[in-house]
Amino acid sequence: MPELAEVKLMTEFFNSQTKSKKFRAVHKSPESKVKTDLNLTPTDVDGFYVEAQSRGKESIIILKGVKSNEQRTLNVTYGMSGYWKKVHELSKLPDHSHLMFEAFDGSIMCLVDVRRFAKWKWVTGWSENRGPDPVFEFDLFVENLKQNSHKKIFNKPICELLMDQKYFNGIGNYLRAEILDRANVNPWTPANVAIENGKLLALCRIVPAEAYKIGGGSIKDWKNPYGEQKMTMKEWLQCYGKKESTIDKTGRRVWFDKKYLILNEEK
DNA sequence: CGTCCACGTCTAC
DNA sequence: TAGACCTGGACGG
Repeated sequence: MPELAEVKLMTEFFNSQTKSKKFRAVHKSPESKVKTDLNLTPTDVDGFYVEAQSRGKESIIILKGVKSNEQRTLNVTYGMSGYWKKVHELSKLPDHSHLMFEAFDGSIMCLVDVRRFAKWKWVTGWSENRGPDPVFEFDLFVENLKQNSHKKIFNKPICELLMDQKYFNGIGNYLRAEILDRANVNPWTPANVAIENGKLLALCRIVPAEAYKIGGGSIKDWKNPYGEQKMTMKEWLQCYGKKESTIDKTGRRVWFDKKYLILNEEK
């Protein structure tokens, strides 16, 4: 579920709920199969502070010892259904909470994830197999494409490459549909040709930024920290779930305008 | 009841 | 390029 906009919103929500708060431990649910050793938090007796950042569909949470200089970084991805929720006590732990940050005041930040596709691990930096953030690192994002566009993988249709997190970190199924639709680009145009279209690249920044602005998609049970949404995601979407669709080579459904139907049949 | 579908990766023939 | 990993909501009989 969460794409660039939702991951960004979630890290902001995480920070708003944890700023200046002291944490004592991190736990996982018994059902979770993630093997990461969560005892490796800073060892301060006074606990640690936390701060989240996002880059595309990936987030990191930095844990800093309250008095020491100890620091550790946890990388968190959200799969299809992960989101953060804060509760005031253990007895209020939501169903499907799988990663829990326990504060000294008894409150808990929970990674709620019905499908359990979310993952976490200790890291020293952002994943190397993911590119720059198209919204918050736009120039690096463009540079990364230009430097790699000679590669064979750029012969693939743009609709397939748009889902490749090495080049389009944060773009998922609804964003690719909206970007291609607004760019007026045939989804089966070879990627190296399509990215010559400056409009397409500009939309890789504009479209997720808009999704962010309206408060992101409908994550079940997750409330946008910016309060009442002026527009729902359903109203905002122009293509995804509304126009034509077919299954792409990776098994995902691609949404596109009917004017590309014929060309799609020929491929 | 059953079958299909979902805003995402992973790894194994 | 299948499947595997998961739960639950929508919808059909």
